[in-house]
Formats: sequence, C-alpha cells, structure tokens
Amino acid sequence: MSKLDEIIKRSAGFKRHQILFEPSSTFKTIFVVRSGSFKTTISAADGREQVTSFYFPGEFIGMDAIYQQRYLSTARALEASSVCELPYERLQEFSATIPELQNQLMARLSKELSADKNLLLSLGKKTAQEKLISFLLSLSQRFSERGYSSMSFQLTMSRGDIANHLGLAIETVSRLFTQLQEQQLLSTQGKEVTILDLPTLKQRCG
Amino acid sequence: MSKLDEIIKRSAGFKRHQILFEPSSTFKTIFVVRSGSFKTTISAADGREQVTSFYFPGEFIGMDAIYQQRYLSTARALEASSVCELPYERLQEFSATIPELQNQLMARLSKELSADKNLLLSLGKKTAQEKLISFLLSLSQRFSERGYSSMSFQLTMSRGDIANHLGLAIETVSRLFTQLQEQQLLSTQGKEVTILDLPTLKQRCG
DNA sequence: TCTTTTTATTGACCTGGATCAATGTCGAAA
DNA sequence: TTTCGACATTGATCCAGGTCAATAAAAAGA
Repeated sequence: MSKLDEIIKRSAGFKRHQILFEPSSTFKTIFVVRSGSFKTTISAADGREQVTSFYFPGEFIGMDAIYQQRYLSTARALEASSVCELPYERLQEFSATIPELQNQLMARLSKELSADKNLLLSLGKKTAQEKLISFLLSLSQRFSERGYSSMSFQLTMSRGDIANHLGLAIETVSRLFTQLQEQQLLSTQGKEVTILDLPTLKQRCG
Repeated sequence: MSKLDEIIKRSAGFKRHQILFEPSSTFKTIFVVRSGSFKTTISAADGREQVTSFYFPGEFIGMDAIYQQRYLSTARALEASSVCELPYERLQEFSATIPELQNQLMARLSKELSADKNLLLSLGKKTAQEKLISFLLSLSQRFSERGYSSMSFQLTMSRGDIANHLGLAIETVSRLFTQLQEQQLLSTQGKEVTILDLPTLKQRCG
C-alpha cells in the first residue's frame, strides 16, 4: 500500500467542460476519477462525435490508450471534478513487485470491455426505448455499487450527451422521458431521475 | 520462451459453426486463434444477438471474461479453425516471473477496447455505406498486418454476420455491395472482395 | 436582481434503412 | 449430376426515429 503512494499522483481539479486529455496529448497516465464525472468521445474525420463512455468516482479513464500509447478519445469533465493519475511507465516498473496491481488494472480493462460490448448490443439491436432504459438501469447499477441510491440519482450529463451516446436524436430522448413518465415507470425533474417501477423497466430493457 | 510452453495448451480443431465457448461454459482460458476465424455474439434476454467481433489468427478471444470470470458472449468458428489456450490461472501464477506476458495481454485488451470504441462510432454515427466501408477497410488493415493482401481477400463471414455486426439488414448490405461495385470502388465474387479504389473508399468511410 | 445563453420540450413532417416478398445462386450430400 | 437447403440479390412498401421549427425553462453571467 505504501508502494501505491509512490505511484499515484494527485492531480488538480477540473471545471465543467474542461478537457482532461485529447488525442493530441501525449499518453503518460491512466486517470482515476476521484470526484465528479467525465465523458469520453471519439471523432470521425468530418467532426462527428460519439460519446463512448461516462466515468464516475473510482473508474479508470484512458485505458484504451495503452496499446497505441496515445489517447484516441477526448475526455471532458461533466461537472467540477478531480482525478488521480497512474503514470503508466511507473506502473509497469512496479508490475513485477506488485502483480496484484496489474491484475487489478486488467480486471478494470476487462470490465470496460464488457460494458462496451453491451453498449454494442444496445446500439445495434435495441429500440430507442430499450436503449434509454438499459442506459438508466446501468447507471442505477453503477450508483448502487458506489453506495448511492439506485432508485433516485442525478444525471450529470446533458440530454444531448445521452442521445449521442445511445445513437439517438436529443428530441427522441426527450420524448422517451416524457413517455416513461406518462407510463408511471419513472419521474424526472430536470437532471434528477427517480425510478418508480423497476420490474417493468427491467422487463422492457431487452 | 520455454516458460511459455508450460502455459500454452494446444487445443483441438473446430468445424464451421462449432461453438468455442458460450456464457454457460466456465471461464478457464483465453483463446488464441491459430488458424481459421471466429465470431463472438452477445444476446439480449429475448434472443436478439449482436455480433460483437471477428477474430483472425494471432488474435485473443475471451478477454472480456476476465472481470466476471465468466464468458458473457458466445464464440463460434466461421470455418474449420484451431486455437491455443492460455489458462488464465496459470497465466496469473507466471505473471510475476514474466511480467512481459501480462504486459502483452494488457496491450491486447487495450487494442480490443480501441477497436470496440471505433465500432461504437460506426454504429452510432455512420450511415450504412460508411459502416460497410469502415468495416471492409478495417479487415483490409488486419489482413495486411498479418502479411496477406490488403487489396483482395476472402470474407469468411456471411452477409448476415456482416449485417448484424454493423446494425444493418442483410438486404441493405447486399444492396451496398451492388452500389459499390457499380461505382467501381470494389468488386466481389461471392465471398472474395477486391478493393479497386482505395483513396475514394478511405474518403467515404467517415 | 435582470438579461443572455444554453438546454430541454413539444409538434409537424420526412427519410434512410427495415421489412416483406419473390427469385436467383452456390455448395454439400447422395 | 441432381437435389436440397442455406445464402444472396433485387424490388416494393412501410415506419421508427430523424430533422426542422417554435417555444419554454434552466443556468450562467452581469
């Protein structure tokens, strides 16, 4: 544990919309969210962007950069946030000494891979309603893992971010929220979401 | 290197459509394709499937199972194929002795993560034609990395697999192949694809 | 406090790609 | 070499969700 302290570097805070890294930055570290939340996006040649993931406290950002040793996405803070840094070079030096550390990192990589594969299923095969419900339930799950309420939580990202992430138009997301409220499955007040009928939602997420 | 031999296990061959693993199998090993090719799919509760990846010789299958210690997808051979096995437990035992091995595995995980994020961009933001072109160019790239022609290659997967992977209908994929041939960008004869105008294709993949 | 700007909602209409249907083609088995 | 079943192509039609347009309601400044 004291060895971990040698590796981990604290980093300054980030304001809403501030960039943590982008493809032009040189890859040096993997970031761990300490507080707040982030989104990552990748861009097509013509500027179209896809929001690939959201990250909450305890989650690792930038692991997809290990292979090419350069970030392929852009990470932005969704609100006032802070991170720790895991300098990748030092991490490799210590990997023989503390194999547990590398196992942990591998587990995190594998977890993100699973999450992305599930998102592929959503984007490729689900209807708009199923996409949104799956997304909200996965957020709910992640909040509950972190000790927060799984039934009521704040969306730190905009409707636009959600729509983009799910391959939908903003207007569609907005209409879906309205529908789900009319059907008494959940309620929203701005960014606050409260789940009212978990069983039905689970059954409708595909 | 001699230590590697202690870890790697050769495995029997697989026939076309034969299952390598599925979610009910217990997770013991990561597979490395030795010859042939495979696809992995994940399923929604109601049976809808998404083809998440294709795997060619030298590529690792099953890395998304590390975190939960269970496969979340099904892997099937696309043709007569063979694999090697990397038993995960032994791999962990040796990780302190040969840290390079774990670094390699991490790089592979990271590479697959990058590929999935690019696919998310395709599924979420690209038109049908851009999706198919991106897919074909990424195959071309992978074949050339393996020392095969990047301009002419065999599709080992069916049109149905391609369509599913890209979130399209089979009919759409078929029509796109016809279009691209009419525009002299590529030519196909059944499963053989020949790229005729790489610059234009690159410019149209988004 | 009162703008100004950004973000969200709602309605009217449109379209890319899905679905349905028919036909063609190839490859394995006998 | 014929037959059968799986796979692929092509045409006609339809619809989920996108786009365009107009407000409305939050945030962020000032």
